[in-house]
Amino acid sequence: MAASRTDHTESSAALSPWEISTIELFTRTVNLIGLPRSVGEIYGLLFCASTPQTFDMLSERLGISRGSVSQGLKFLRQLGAVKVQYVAGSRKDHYVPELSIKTLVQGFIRDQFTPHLESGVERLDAIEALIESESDPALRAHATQRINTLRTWQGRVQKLMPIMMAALGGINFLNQSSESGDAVI
Amino acid sequence: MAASRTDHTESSAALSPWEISTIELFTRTVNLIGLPRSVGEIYGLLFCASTPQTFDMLSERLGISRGSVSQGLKFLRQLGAVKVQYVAGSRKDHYVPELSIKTLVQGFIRDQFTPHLESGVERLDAIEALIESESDPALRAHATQRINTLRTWQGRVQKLMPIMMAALGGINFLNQSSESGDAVI
DNA sequence: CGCTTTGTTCAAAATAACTTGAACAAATAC
DNA sequence: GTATTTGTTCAAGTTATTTTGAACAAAGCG
Repeated sequence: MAASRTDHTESSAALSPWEISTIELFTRTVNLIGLPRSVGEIYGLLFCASTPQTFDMLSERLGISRGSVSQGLKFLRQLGAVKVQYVAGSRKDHYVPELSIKTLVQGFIRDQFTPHLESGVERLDAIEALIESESDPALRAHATQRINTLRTWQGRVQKLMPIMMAALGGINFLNQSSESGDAVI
Repeated sequence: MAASRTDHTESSAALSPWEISTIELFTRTVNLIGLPRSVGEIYGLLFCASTPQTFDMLSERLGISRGSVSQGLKFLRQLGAVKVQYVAGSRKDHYVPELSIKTLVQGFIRDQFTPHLESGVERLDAIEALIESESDPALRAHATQRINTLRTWQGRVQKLMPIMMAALGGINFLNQSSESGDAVI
């Protein structure tokens, strides 16, 4: 529904069919990973655009509020998914998408996952302390066992991160390399 | 807030402090990956429990409705995150948690990600068809380039899955192996 | 300075997601 | 068969998230 309503504000170039479909692909994807639709719309439009887009263009072409655009861009900038490109003769910020999937995933993991993983360590310590007050030795042993399982999981997931990054970065452990489309690492 | 209200229905063993904290850890985690709190509560309680738990126990000890328990267990069973264990002398189903993180992640990816990845291929084909109707050759070239980027991403992510599985399964590419807690692969 | 452009914030409105509980089905016991 | 136990379904209610838009800063311009 990116460009569903007939544009009131003329001056905003309408989205072409392939752009609409591509943006929808992005909205589905970001929804899958728990991000708001507007974030997918914004990144999707920038991804499709052949020129840097301004704040106003995003709001008008997507038909979403300036508030949503501001928040969405803030989030995407933080992630490193969009970059500001200064354009001669314009005071406005112009945005371009980051096209390296490695960078995108890295930013997402850094901002959305790593903090939780790290706080998880503390939480496990806290739980282990609570287990001490269990009086029944058998139950206490069982609880300790479970917490150890969680620690193992925690370590596994942490080790996974660099492996994922390496795999996304084009270092192929197992297969032939492949590049196509934009020359992007 | 798993056991916040004072139990009306006595007969349901109250949750101990470490169980409450552990369940909260699970609710946070499942929330992070876009699953409902109740799913985290149910899996969390099963994870803590030293004996198989019934439908009723889950509803009563967690203080959530039978509807939520039914839906949550359905989801967890589908994923392979819980298993039914038949217990002598009881008609009720008894549930136990899957403790292998590899199995858990594998089920999650299979059910939640792979379908989207697969439909993505078709969607990209559909978008490529739409691009044909773009009249401007330069724009058409740009659009094609972008779709190729998406195909590259798609391939990268698909290749990532088996690598992740291998890494979680204890096959260590880079490091020494490590096992602790419950003996679980 | 005062005016305009550009972008942010945040409370309220709109939307989406989850939970509840009562009605329903299925299976066993009697 | 009928009653009881066990579990599912789904519409309605609740809660959580997202979007909006108007009020507010910040910075360049004249």
